[in-house]
Amino acid sequence: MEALSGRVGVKCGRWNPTAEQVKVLTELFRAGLRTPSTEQIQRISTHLSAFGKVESKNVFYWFQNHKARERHHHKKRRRGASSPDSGSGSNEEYGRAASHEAEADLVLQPPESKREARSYSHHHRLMTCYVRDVVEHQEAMWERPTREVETLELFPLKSYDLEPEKLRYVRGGAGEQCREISFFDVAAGRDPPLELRLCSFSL
Amino acid sequence: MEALSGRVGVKCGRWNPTAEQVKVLTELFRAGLRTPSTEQIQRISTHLSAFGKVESKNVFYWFQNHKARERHHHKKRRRGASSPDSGSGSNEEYGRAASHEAEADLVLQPPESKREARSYSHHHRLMTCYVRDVVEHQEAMWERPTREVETLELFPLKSYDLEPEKLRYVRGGAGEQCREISFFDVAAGRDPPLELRLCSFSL
DNA sequence: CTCGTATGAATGAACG
DNA sequence: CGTTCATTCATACGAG
Repeated sequence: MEALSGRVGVKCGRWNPTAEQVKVLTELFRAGLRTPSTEQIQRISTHLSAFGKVESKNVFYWFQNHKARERHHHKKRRRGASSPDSGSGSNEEYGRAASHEAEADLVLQPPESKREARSYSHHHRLMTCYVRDVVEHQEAMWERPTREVETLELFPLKSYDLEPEKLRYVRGGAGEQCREISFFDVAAGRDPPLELRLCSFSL
Repeated sequence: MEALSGRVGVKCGRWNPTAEQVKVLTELFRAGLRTPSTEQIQRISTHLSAFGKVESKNVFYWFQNHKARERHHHKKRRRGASSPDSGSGSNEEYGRAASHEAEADLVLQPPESKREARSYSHHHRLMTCYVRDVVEHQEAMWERPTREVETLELFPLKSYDLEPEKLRYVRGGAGEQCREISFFDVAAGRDPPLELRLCSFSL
């Protein structure tokens, strides 16, 4: 059904990323960026600000949510226990097929004169500068797509310090928490029963 | 909207503090309590239990998180101010700010026994008094011993050296909308050596 | 208008 | 302690 939600509600109550912003973020995510540092967040938000209002925290949350959601949606295989979940499937793989309309042109499109006539002006330049800046300052996460403003080829993504082994999910908790545990009774005498390590981070 | 009753689901999976509990915790935090000792945590949780299920670890984590987040958030000096923008509210740095009510009614309200009908009983009255006292006295309460626990051990805590300069939320409730970039800026943090002591409590 | 779904925002719980 | 994970709450939007 819903493919992507363009930024329509232009309301300011909550950040509503524009298609361009989402696109950039998605690209970065695909490139392997999972937990941007403060500086990266800053740069990214600065970059995205060319497409509309954005705050650093928005970028932060975006990555947090995206990562969490991807994983959450991905874990659904539980020992072929049938589970005829009466109901419709409604299980969309979130991690693979991009959830959104693949890539579209990143051609800056004028702010659909909805009712919010923002002044989009020299974004192209800004973006370019931004990218270059990032490349210079950071460990070059992506190449310098100095012209992605027109077509934006997927960020080639160079080989940077991407740690495939960064995930860890250690927790044996199985619900059951309505108890009267006192302070660190559990925390202290807890022994990691299992340690699932998800590796294999291909991109 | 909500206006009150922060918690809703009330499932058992995770502690969902009630408005009253949050209120108390916030007060304590504002009073300068940052890293409660084990006993303090114990006392606090005991008191909070009157408002709903709470474990010591919850209190512990609450302070941990609150402190960490409070610190993490720091108004970053703007630079350039090129985003005039608009706003429309909703922008306080994270932390939990404007989303909540300003004050909860002091009237203890039994947590609509969802299915977690704990023993809420005689505590109600006591806590009601306690809350009112806290609210009325505001932080003055923790300023000095003022008075011992003769009334009803509402929350008689003694403070020794309460740094007059505690914290100053930056999320001013005033304007400040759609600022600019301002994410978590690890600012400097301090460690006001305070020692709030909660003495006596019979509940 | 109500409901379901997508997702931004918040924060409890832990990990290292 | 700072940072990250996981869960929950709130909101926007399109369908019915």
